[in-house]
Amino acid sequence: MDNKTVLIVDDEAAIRDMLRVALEMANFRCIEAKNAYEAQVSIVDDLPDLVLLDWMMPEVSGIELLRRWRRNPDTKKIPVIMLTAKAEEESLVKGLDAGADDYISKPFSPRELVARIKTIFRRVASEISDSPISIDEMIMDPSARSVTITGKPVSLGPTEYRLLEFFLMHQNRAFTREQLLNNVWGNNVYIDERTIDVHIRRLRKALEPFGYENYVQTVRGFGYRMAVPE
Amino acid sequence: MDNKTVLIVDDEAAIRDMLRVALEMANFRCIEAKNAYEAQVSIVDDLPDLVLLDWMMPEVSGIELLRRWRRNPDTKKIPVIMLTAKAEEESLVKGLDAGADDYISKPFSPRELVARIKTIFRRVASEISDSPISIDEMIMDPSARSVTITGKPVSLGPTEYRLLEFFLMHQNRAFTREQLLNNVWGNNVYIDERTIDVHIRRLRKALEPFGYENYVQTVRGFGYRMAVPE
DNA sequence: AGCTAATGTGACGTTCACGTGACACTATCT
DNA sequence: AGATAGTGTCACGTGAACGTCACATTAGCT
Repeated sequence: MDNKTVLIVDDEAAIRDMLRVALEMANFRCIEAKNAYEAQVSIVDDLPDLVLLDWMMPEVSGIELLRRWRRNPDTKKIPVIMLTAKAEEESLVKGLDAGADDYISKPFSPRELVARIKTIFRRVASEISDSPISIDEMIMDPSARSVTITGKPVSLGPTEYRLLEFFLMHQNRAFTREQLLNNVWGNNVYIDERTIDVHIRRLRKALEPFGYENYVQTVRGFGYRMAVPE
Repeated sequence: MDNKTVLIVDDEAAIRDMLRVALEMANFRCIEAKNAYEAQVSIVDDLPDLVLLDWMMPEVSGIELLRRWRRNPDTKKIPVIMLTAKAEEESLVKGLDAGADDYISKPFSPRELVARIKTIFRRVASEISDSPISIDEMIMDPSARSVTITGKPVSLGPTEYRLLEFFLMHQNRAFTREQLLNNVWGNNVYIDERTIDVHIRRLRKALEPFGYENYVQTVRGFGYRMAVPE
């Protein structure tokens, strides 16, 4: 990955080292910060392209840092991946709501880490450039507002289109119904969350004839996710 | 210079102001963008006739933007003039390689700037605007302001003609009514967006007798698109 | 296996976006 | 000046899209 800088924020040197090795293998440039203060300095001075942020830190917690960054226009758009221990799963929700783009739980697989980082970079790039997004044989071309599979057009209503667009921009990440409501419908919406199920159904139905059957997955007790192979 | 729109991309407000003054003196219409994001939005929404692009910008650099534009058919042909500081002369080569049409170094002479812009417009005008566009059996000859299908002339009002011309220049791209208003009618227009529907209707009606029935497509909840087979 | 909560699914009434023709007003031409 | 073509707005009709509900099905538990 050319020219991308990743800021690693974690108080344990061992973890930082592991992350740095994995990232440098994948050709990312790394900066490290061992506490909130260093992180704050680095994010304004170095403007990294992405931040790996440990959740549990002494003094100032990760979520506090994250909130602060999201409030500042200069750092608002920098993607943040949270590092959490298995046991902290409940704080995940808070983290995602605070604006984290993804999370990795420790212990992590280096390969997975790099894959997720790349996904996020792809997403960020495509948010700006509205270049076509493709998975397998499906191509979504935002500028044409069209979706095709093996060249054949997929018929989607406006809502299904936006839903699919959102899923494609955040592949392999699960969303609660509330999050979907906020991001696909718009923030001031008063509809029944179960309505989402129906639109999920309609989206699945539209993709089904093309053999895209297990892409929109339900995450029981949580929400939905768009899974894409490897 | 009548009707030409110039997009100014620079993060410094002072520079933008100077450029705007110079350009408006010469009767260009100006749009401004203070970062890569705004520039990207503007170039797809407003489709300016020319871009003045600052080289040194935080986040996404000018060269990155330029490369992206050159890859997209819709923006590929929009001429770009780079703004560079004296000290950055070496990056000139890269910029010209990436597809910049010209460059101006800061501090610039307003007179020189306008002169170069006019030169580029003259060149582009002779290169592009007169060459006939054809899809299937339809031929639009801009220099003659005529459209024929299998040799037979198509009767179009001025507005329908401009609408068709715009669609032909951006095939397979969907536009909102607002975008059509900005690009076909002109930017300072106060008419009802639904009026566009009527003109779409008139355009369709004019093409229909020739068997061109599904070319002007409606994109529900969004706008319209001119689709051309493969 | 049986139970329960969560999700899948088809149907239905309503709303809303778009298509379409008519009409009045304006600009342009003879 | 009168005629004609072009344009913007409106009113009405139609079909698509949406949200909700009722009921079927499934997953995950004990």
